[in-house]
Amino acid sequence: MSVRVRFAPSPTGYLHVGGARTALFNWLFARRHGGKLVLRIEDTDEARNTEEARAAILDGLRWLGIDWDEGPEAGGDYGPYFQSQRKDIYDRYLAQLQAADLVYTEENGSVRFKFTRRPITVIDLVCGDVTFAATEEPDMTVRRPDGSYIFHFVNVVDDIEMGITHVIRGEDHLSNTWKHIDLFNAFGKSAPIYAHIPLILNPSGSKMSKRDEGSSIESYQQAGFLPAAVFNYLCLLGWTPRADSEKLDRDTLVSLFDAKEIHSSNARFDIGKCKWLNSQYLREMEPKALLDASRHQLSQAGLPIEKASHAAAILQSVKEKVSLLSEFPAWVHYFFRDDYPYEVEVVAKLRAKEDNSTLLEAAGKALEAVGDWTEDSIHAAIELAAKEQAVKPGALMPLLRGALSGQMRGPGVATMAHLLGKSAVLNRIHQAQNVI
RNA sequence: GACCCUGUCGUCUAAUUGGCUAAGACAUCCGACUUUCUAUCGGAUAACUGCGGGUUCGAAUCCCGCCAGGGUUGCCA
Repeated sequence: MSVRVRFAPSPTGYLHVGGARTALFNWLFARRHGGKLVLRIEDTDEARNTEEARAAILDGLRWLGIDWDEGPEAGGDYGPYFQSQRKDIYDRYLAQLQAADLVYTEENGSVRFKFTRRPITVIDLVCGDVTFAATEEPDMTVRRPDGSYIFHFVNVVDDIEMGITHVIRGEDHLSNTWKHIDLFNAFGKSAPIYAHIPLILNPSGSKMSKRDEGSSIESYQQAGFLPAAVFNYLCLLGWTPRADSEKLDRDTLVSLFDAKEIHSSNARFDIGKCKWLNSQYLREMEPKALLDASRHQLSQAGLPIEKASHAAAILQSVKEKVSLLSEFPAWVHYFFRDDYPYEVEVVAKLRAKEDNSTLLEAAGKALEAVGDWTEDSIHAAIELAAKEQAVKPGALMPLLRGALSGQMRGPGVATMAHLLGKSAVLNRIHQAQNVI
């Protein structure tokens, strides 16, 4: 029997990391076993569902590169994939239970399912077999007086109808799984195989919820994380791929994935490690891809891109120094405008010695004489100027860096000057002399 | 309260399934290098494996008890 798994979000908010990782593990499992991933929208709670939330979830999944084989926009033979459009199916299933005398209607019109009240064992790839004693809870409501159905009921019916073979979901569902199994049995079906994955905890140690800072996938997008890095990091929360490195691409992760190796203990989200992983992905990006990924960040910071190849080269020059796309503007803004500010340390550096102005003057002259404006010739000119002034290049470089960028950090000075262009460099040196 | 899951450096995890001095990554700190850096290189700190018993020649690993954290206990999903 071929594998069929599903991700079944409720469109009541944005896609959050917990949900994203659940989707991810389902995706990994489906791809690993050559099965199908079904996306099912659980929108039975009309009061809380919104169209924006639905769109945000799809966008979030797409951003991460999690594609589904059946569901909204993909279609499939088991639709509709919105629970709000499946009412007649639920009615039919309820009738089946009514015929078997397994449900009863209360005075207010709600319908309850009679629990079997026998011990029930959940077969779980992650937690092992977990047996729940015969329940003493009141019978479960499956339909509200207004005719709408409750999660437990529709979830089971859809899993049956959609031929779901494995249910991979958060561990918060484990305690209720016996109810689902009771229903599967009532319909004369055997339950799927479960894998309850550990929860992602927030920094304070409780379940990461939609209200927690940094919980929505969209926020990672905005903060300048790369989807591949977030994808990779999410895999590492609750699962350790058996590989030498922790930085692993999608195909490798798929080939390595084994649901039985998922941990059963909760994991705390470590934004720092996620950033580190991001920096690793960043530094191996080609200049063009780097620019495309950063366009939004640059325009938000008011930095105009006039020539793509030039902008790409600028980003390339500092990509190993940043870990998030959103850090780029602070590192490169002076390349895009002439009214860049001087950091206080730069002003102090420039004014530190009387003859700094003379040094800059000399550097300016030497650079002015450069014909072929390449990094090598620029570098040579600076070294020559230093030599003529009887100082080490190390005395001149920081001054030029400060003059050209207003900052104490950045790419190599020659690289910086090359990217800036000759006339801008000469102008900026003059301006710096005025500061002194 | 009851039930379920889980406890290894600050964080995420390893430990050939009972066998060397409990390993790595991130973070932190220190040093080196460089014209700079949140870069790079090198090093260091850091876990009585939650606690207490037991089994064993030997326990992170098996057993019992306790404690702690998380989850569930809806006419939310």
